[in-house]
Amino acid sequence: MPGWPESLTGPVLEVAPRLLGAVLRHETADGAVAVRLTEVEAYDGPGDPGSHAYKGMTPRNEVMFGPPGRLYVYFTYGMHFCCNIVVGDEGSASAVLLRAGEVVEGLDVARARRPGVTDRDLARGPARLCRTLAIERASNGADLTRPPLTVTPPEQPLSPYVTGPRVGLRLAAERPWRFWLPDEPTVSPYRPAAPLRNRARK
DNA sequence: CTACCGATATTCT
DNA sequence: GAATATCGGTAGA
Repeated sequence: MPGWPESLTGPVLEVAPRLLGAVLRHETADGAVAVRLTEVEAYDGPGDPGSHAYKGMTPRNEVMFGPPGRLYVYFTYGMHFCCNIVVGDEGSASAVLLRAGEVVEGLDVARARRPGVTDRDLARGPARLCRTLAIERASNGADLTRPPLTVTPPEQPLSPYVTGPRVGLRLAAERPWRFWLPDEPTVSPYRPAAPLRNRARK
């Protein structure tokens, strides 16, 4: 993907922390909104039991197997979109889930999209981040090197950062592949994987 | 703040 | 049929 930064290409465990502090910007008809990333998670290709790529390519995850610098958007729990940045070389299917951020541009537009939501919560969580940026199915596979969706890395890598377990997985949840910036109020609250629900019939 | 629970598309068994 | 990279509402401490 010409124009995609070298610093954001390579092994996902190296690239993921470099995305902290990066700005993801989306231009739409109702205005542009940009978010500074404060929390991300690494998904390391077909060898990672927690990754959507674990069981090989499907219609949903095929963008993960493509070149770096594209956006992988998926629909989950029947109602939410979440997005990842593909960072591995073509075929490696590794990507970084964007879990949370802080709105740094278009705050009025963002508020209008999320009535009743506090500023802190606008992008505090992967599905909230997508809603606030108006990212949905149409953005799947988007080239992140040109509008309407762009990523700008920080001028220099932010440190220190913190690592910990990934959120919401049962498989390989213990791997400390979540990265976030300390003392950021927008980092999402930790929620363990949903317990197996006792859904007797109804 | 924590705990529970419902909504419900896509994938996998 | 059942799980899932989640969220928002409600109830309670």
